[in-house]
Amino acid sequence: MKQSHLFTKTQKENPAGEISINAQYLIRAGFVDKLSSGIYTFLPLGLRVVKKIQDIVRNEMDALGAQEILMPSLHPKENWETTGRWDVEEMYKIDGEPYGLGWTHEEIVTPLLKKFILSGKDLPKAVYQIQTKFRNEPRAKSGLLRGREFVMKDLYSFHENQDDLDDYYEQVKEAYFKVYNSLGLGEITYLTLASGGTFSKYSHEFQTITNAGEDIIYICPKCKLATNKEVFDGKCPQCGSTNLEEKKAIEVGNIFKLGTKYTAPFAFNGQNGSPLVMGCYGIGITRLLGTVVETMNDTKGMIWPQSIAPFAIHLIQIDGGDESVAPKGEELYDILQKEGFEVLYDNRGEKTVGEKLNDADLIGIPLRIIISKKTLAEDSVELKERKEEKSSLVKIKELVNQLKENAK
RNA sequence: CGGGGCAUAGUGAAACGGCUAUCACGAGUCCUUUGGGAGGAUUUAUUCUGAGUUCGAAUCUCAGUGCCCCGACCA
Repeated sequence: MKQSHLFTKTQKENPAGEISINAQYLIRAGFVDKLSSGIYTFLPLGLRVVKKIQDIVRNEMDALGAQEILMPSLHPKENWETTGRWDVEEMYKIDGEPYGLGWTHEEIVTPLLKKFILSGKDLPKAVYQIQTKFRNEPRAKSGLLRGREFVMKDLYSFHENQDDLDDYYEQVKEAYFKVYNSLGLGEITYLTLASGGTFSKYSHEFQTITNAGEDIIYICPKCKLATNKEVFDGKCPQCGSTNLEEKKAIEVGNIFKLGTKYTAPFAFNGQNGSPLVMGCYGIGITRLLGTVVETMNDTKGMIWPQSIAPFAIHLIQIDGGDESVAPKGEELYDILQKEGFEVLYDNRGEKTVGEKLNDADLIGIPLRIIISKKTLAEDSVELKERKEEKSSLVKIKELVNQLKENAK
């Protein structure tokens, strides 16, 4: 994409009052626009990142044998009265209408699967969706980290017995870590014991260490297991160690063994007449995006990991008043695109060098390539990784090969 | 939902109760520039909404709304 074509602009100043880094950088760089507290528009650059995170999550869910569906956001009152959750404060309701906006989907997915799962042969089954959730948060905050409308992946599994659920639950746990590893968050994300399980004592959260987080967790350096403050009793529940590290963290995933909590009220029963056993598993897609920004940045801007960067390469043309540079830049842009690289091409002629380079640092694409009068004098371009200080010159004819080599 | 702070151009800020609401950035037009936010000319506002006090309100008062932060809450 040519940067001159991009309708968004960067801003030099931080938005007034925003403290959180993800809100500051994402707004300044034109990844998102804030409509209201906790309500954001995803702009072209931001949407590209959202889609990439979705794809990573989608691949892992498919690998679990889960099938993707898309459930509605408008939920009939009736479904929620069945489980007694119509009057919870999370639910936005449509004034005067028997509908609410979905903040989770047990009340929809349970009767849905009941329609189709007619015998034990159909079990186990798991479905998931990536969809917009609405939650009436008493206090939306911290940019994308806590919103009123946000994109979430929610997976639901149905089993004939507890053992089967237990098995699947472990598989999901692993899949989740694959997701965090893909985003470069694996090292700072901990499986965390938390409250909320209906059948078991704990649910599991996935908590990423960051000061922007809202939770306090206690990490056992030995077990690599963490415990949320809400259920913490002074020692590691696994090994009993009391030598634990207290950290602030943000919840980037949560998995639950729901048991029969929702299958029972909907009378979703197995062959033996008793309710099926159910699990649910969530990942906040847009929260994950905010978390990556919070954990990967410097004073100049964001630093995207390759896997979810809006573009792989930021090609910048600096013509220094020389009219021969721009055509060479165009040419290189075309070549790189044909070779399959995702390129953002800064072809803006009217910008100063400082503006272009500062914009590039702010936007945070992992690889920067500069083509200028200076580099062309050497038949070269300048390569610089966003996270590195130093740059290097590479001959233009060797560029594509070297990029392909680096990609391996 | 409790506490605190704030609300002026697209963004960030300034303006004692008193002149045509000022400046920077951005954006538009023209010209000069080009390796870390360059320079000149010119354009860019219903001061959040409503009521009140006053000869006169961006400024004071009341109410509402919204935003940020702390806390509570949080599948």
